[in-house]
Amino acid sequence: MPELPEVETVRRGLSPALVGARFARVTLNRPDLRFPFPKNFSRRLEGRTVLELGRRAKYLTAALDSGETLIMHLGMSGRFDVRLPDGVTLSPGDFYLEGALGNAKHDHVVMAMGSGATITYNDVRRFGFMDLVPSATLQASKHFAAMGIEPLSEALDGAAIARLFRHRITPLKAALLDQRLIAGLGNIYVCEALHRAGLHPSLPAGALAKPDGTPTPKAKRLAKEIKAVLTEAVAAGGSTLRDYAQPDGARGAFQHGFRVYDSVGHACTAKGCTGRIARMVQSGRSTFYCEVCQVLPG
DNA sequence: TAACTCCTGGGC
DNA sequence: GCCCAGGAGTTA
Repeated sequence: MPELPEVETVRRGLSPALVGARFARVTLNRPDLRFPFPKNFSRRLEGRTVLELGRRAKYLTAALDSGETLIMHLGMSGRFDVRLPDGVTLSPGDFYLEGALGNAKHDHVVMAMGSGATITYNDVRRFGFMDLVPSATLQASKHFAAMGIEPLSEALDGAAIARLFRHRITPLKAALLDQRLIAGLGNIYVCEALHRAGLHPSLPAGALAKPDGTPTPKAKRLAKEIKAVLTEAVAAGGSTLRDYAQPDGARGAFQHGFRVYDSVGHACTAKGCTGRIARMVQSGRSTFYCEVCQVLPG
């Protein structure tokens, strides 16, 4: 699950090969990923030039000169490889290498660009998907219409958290994972942000709003820590998990910045805290937190 | 809110 | 063989 920082890293890595380039030949090695490819997918791409490569939450958007936008979601294990004409292979934002890196079995889409570069989409678990929608109505498309605010934008602050979470009794962690409220966070960065903010993952989300709807100090703190952890992770090129030591310099480094994720038993790094990192399960997913400095009030 | 679903593979 | 995995939709 590439989260926002990983997708942003992929966007930056893919841009040089994609923006301004023309799709010469698009080959699909199977009829679907998570969903079937759009009708006439290859034909609608071939001959088209990419005007710009953007990102919304965990989605990549490639605006084409045909008036359509190619939407790409990496799911849990999607990745791109770029092979340049001189034979050099790059892995823009290589965040999830598994054992299958370079295993052509999972090369599902091969895009030969007019420049001579080849962009390959590889996705072991096939939870990713691609779609083509009219650029003019991109924001109204089914993927984006109900999507929440962008966490690195000015839209996210304590007041926004109070407004979005008010009256909600759902656990804070679940609220932060709800892409209809804030879009782009996933399991790792939610755990990290909650730890940094000193908030228990099970705290009812509505506790961050005062009765009059204004933000509590903790709401402001949480907004600040979400931005901080995402900004640091983007700067580090995202996180690379299950790294099988490939000869490739394009991997992220923020996994070294984790304070709680996948760190059960480690000493808490919060200032003055003597706790250890624990794991609990919330709606079927692992939550990592410090039992000492992330306490439930009362 | 929780369980279950899609899918493959690593680790124990 | 079982549990786990950075996502997210659907269903009870």
